[in-house]
Amino acid sequence: MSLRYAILGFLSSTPASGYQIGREFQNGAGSYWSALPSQIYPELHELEELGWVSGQVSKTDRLRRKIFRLTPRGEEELQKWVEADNDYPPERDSERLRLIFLDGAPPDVIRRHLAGHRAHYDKRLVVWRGLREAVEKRTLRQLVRRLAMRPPADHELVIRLKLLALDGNIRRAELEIAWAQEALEWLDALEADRRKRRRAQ
Amino acid sequence: MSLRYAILGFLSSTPASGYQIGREFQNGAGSYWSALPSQIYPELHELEELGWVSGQVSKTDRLRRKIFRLTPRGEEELQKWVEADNDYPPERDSERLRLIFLDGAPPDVIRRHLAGHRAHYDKRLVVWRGLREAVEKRTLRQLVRRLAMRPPADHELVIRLKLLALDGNIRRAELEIAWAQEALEWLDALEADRRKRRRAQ
DNA sequence: CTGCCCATGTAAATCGTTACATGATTAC
DNA sequence: GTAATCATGTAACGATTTACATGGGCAG
Repeated sequence: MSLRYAILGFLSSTPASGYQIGREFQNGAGSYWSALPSQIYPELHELEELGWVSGQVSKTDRLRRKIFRLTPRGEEELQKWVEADNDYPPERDSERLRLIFLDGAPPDVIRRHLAGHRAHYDKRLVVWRGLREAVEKRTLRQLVRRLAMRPPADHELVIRLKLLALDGNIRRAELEIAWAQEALEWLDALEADRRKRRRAQ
Repeated sequence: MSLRYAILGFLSSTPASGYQIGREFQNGAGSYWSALPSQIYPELHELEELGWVSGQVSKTDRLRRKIFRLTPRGEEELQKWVEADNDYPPERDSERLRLIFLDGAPPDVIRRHLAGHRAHYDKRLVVWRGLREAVEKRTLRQLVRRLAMRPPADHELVIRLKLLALDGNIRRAELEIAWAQEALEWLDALEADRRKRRRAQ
């Protein structure tokens, strides 16, 4: 169900076409939910049938884009969902799974995995930090649009919550990087020790 | 595809029935992958058809349990998967999604969400810490069985990798708790400040 | 006029959850 | 005997990914 509300959330800052939503929901982009166009277009149609969004093909535009916007009903439903208790997803971590079963593999393979882990979160970190800066400088498009449709008294909270969420993700990424780094160092020490012992025999 | 290998991994420490696998894969249990019996039983049958596991109904047992064990082929396939590069899943975080759209909600609702976040990871933390202790004391069943089928020279690595994975999860949980805690304190300060300003007017 | 990005979709397959069914064993 | 737990499944639904299809606009 979250995709539905991720779309509503996006549209609560600005009207947009399915294509624009698709770009934002591409993995690596700034949003907290990812989905492919093949999932987004049908969902938009369902939302339209529900009357939670309304779409109209722009006439001024040569590109036959269909721009969707939240209806009052959609806004209500979004708010209801947002305030509801969260269901945390079950644990599913394929990298951890690999790691604990790598106990029969050569150290270089373990090293490759840890380095890959670090590299993955290095990339994520760059994205999150970039977004954080864009929020602080008020250059993030989504944020600017959201602020524009709200009373100035709310601006601080809007920004603070965005920063809070981003900081959480930044700290997660930093943690994973530090963890992998320490693990790599431990692995190096372990191997040095083993080489020493082999020589000592 | 990961479920398949999570099952193979489990069976690489000890033969087991679908029911036993089901208990371990219950969320909250110690494994890094969760799944329900309705997914596990069919997967075991597919694995049997592939010849990666072989199951036989125990005759000494009054309960008609079917015990599965890895075949050599299954061991090979597991090792291949374990060593392969990991595909990290796309970002999907419904709690973050809620948080950034909570900017129109009353502070108490935000507080409830942050407290819920902390509570969730408090629970996870207890589980991970418990498992860590059980690994250190060598009382964890899965671990004992895995060690039993390996040369003593490998024991340290087996244990270290388990601890490494658990420490990662413990640190994740601690991070989420600290993050939520700090956010709650910030929220308290914000509200105190607002009350003060309102009085000052 | 060719290749790239914009733009919108459908169909099939895979993965995961929810709901339902059934029977045997064990503890009270 | 009856409730809880053991044990194994099937069917339907929902969510996600992969593959495929189509056509317009724009830059070189």
